[in-house]
Amino acid sequence: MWAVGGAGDKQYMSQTTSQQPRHRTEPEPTTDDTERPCPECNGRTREDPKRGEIVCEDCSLVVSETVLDRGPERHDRDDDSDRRRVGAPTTKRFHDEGLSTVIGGGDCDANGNRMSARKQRRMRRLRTWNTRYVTQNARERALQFGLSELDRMASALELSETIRETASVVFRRAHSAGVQRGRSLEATATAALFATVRRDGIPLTIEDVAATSRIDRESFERAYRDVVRELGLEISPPDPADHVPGLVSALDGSDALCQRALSLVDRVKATDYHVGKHPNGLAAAAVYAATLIEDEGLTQAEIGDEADISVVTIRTHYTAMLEAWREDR
DNA sequence: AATGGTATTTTGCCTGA
DNA sequence: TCAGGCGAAATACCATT
Repeated sequence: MWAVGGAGDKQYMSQTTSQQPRHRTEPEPTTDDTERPCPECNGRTREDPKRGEIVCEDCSLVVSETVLDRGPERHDRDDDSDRRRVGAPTTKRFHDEGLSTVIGGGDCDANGNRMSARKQRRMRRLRTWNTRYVTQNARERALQFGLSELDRMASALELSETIRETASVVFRRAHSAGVQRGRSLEATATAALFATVRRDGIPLTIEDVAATSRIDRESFERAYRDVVRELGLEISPPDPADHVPGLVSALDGSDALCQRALSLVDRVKATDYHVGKHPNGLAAAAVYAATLIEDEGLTQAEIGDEADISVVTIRTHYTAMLEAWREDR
């Protein structure tokens, strides 16, 4: 499958990029800008270090407002007294912001002397292991980040420990299958969580989960589809019955009411009436039909409010429930 | 006040270019 | 990826009990 080849690609990529030079050997002199003549009067320009501007000496035109030297500071100084800020500029392009150690290539030592064959072999081995360590670390960090994100969302949604465990496994599998390539880890983590939630029949909607995630809905749904497809998860469509117990308890309904509503949902499901309908709406309709049968006196509006469903929806569905009930007797 | 009926609008999903 | 078609749901309004 392409995902496996993809994972190989990634490793290859990391190896090649890490061999690119991470810092400039020759810092660009910052005096370049100051020696450019003024575009207005062609006069001499001068750098004002206090204000961080380049101004024209003749007409005082501010030629450039930002003088940012991103090169290593030490090269600009005559003395080497202050080395605190020496280092390559950081970048977000690499997982470690470009701060990891890279063992350079070549057969010479730091002084430019040729190394012995024995030493060259040792250096090659070191390079290999260093690369392995760095890439391995990157994977681990990504995983850790995703897992902590997963945990945060699970807490916000008050999900059980078992769900979190399962979601973590799903996330790890998705991650190693390469599903996350090209998208954010949050998306994969959210997708893994939602897939687990769905599979266990927990009545949470995409909105519920998306609300706790930092990512937008579109990439969430995309990631979700890919996770399900890549991992071959078998996810049954949302079941109205899953929504019933929570709804009944939120309305302070009796056990009998809950049982009645569940059996109504069951009957209706047998006729495929529920296909393509809001599971929540059907659950609400079932509860309403159940109150009529059990005489519990809940109104359409009460149930609708609690289920986040309009009364019209309840009306359109509950007759089907009652019919199923009549046939049952 | 709760419910039922209905016309209209909104919304979400699917499909084909 | 986008427009457009389509069914479902919401919204609005009125009638009935």
